[in-house]
Amino acid sequence: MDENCSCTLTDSEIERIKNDLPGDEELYYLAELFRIFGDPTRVKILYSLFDMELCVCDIATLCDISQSSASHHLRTLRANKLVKFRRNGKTIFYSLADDHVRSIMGQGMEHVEE
Amino acid sequence: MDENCSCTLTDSEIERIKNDLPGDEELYYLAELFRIFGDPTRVKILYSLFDMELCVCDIATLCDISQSSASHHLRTLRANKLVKFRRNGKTIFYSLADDHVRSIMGQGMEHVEE
DNA sequence: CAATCATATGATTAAGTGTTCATATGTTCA
DNA sequence: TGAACATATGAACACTTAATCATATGATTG
Repeated sequence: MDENCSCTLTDSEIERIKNDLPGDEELYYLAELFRIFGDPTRVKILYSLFDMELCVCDIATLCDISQSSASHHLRTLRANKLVKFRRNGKTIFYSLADDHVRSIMGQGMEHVEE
Repeated sequence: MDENCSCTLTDSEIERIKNDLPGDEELYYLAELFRIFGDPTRVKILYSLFDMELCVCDIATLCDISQSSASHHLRTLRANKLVKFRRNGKTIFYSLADDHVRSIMGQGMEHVEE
């Protein structure tokens, strides 16, 4: 049982499938993307931004979190290009980066709602 | 700055938007779903199952992980209904639970590939 | 039934993560 | 320029989590 079972696939089949898998780096980035979505506070933030831009303070109020917590999470979301922002005086407005974000949220919600 | 900033939204607007957000329980489950995808080993397992069923041993070999690690992850994936399984004698074959899983993986990959 | 194969589980440990508190940065306005 | 506001950042701590090792379960075969 140590390395190869005798269940089904031959070594050459294993090798072929292995080559078809996305590379480790690609998988790493994909996992990282999903990890960002994998926190209740962050998905809440993302939902609050679903169809409007909001300043940090309003996001914090809407999501029942501290300003600091909101800012930390927004930093994470920004670093992973899930949100973008623009400055207007003292205020910084955040919004979803693109429609992929909405799609991913939607697909996830569909799966959860079953 | 403690609770309400004077940026943009009024209290009543805040209240209205807040009511439109998904409930905390829903957000929790959604985040949990994404958290499962948020591990490189697990996405690799999911990709190995993208278009075929595989036994635990082959999954472990394909993903360069131990049998124990594979089993633990498959347990997690199973608990969250991302994979299903069937027994055939000693062997247990795993496969993706449904097309939502493929969709989510696909959407994520699109976002990563930009 | 005993041995073997395939998989599952429990405990332990090291690494990662979110929140909080305190403080810093940057902008506006008087 | 100084005060007030909006946001960002750093450090500390509690909590979670993935990998590993050892062992258990469950099924087949002789």
